[in-house]
Amino acid sequence: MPAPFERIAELDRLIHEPARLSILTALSACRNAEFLFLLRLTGLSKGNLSSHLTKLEEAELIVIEKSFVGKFPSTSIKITREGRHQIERHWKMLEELRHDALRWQPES
Amino acid sequence: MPAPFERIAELDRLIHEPARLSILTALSACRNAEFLFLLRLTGLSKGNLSSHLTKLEEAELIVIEKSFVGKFPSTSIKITREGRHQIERHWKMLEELRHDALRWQPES
DNA sequence: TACAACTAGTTTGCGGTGCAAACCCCAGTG
DNA sequence: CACTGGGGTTTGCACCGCAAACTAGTTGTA
Repeated sequence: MPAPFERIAELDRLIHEPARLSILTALSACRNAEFLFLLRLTGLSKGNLSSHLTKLEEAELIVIEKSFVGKFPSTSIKITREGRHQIERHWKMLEELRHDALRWQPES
Repeated sequence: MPAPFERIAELDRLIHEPARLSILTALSACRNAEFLFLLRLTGLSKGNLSSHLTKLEEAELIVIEKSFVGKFPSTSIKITREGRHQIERHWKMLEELRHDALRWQPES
């Protein structure tokens, strides 16, 4: 059995990055959220949220849909099946790695 | 109670970064390790490991001690009390945030 | 009508970061 | 001497996250 530390170092930074970890985790709890709602939930700045969303969309972890509600634009964000799968997997991996690290012994 | 997502977005990147999370977690299991040992444990490249160690030393999370064993240089790395405290805290926070996120409900 | 202020975002500029490749110093070998 | 290998460090660069500036449409208000 390889040491868990190597696997920690290989964690996917696209998902691991705090801002995106926050966004994906929130979306996985909400299914579908509006830009302004996510803004409040994550505490990110508008510009920041916007650029992280663009990155997540390029990776096909979320889908962004722009529309108008009354006269104002409204951006609705959904997590994709793949996105849901990956964020879930990431959290489980963290849990597992932590667990393995606690039980790890040199020379084992 | 504030939503946990904001706190996820605020995670300290000095520690959260995969390579350093790996190094600190390994050191917290070993107390004290040599450069080459850490190199194997984490799977990082030499240059990479070296620069991350420098950053961790600047933050006073580890102490680096260079010496010679026989005729060869040997770099021994120890985690500081503060370092141990912070990595422990980080893992616990991740666990807690994950827990809170799973139980979070809109409008609660 | 002119214009300030607001909503809902996007784009830009830039300092900071992580990575691999190149480099350094010393010891041993042919 | 030239060359190889051990043990790291430094450099170069592409990428990244952030805040500030900007866009586009809307609502006062004078």
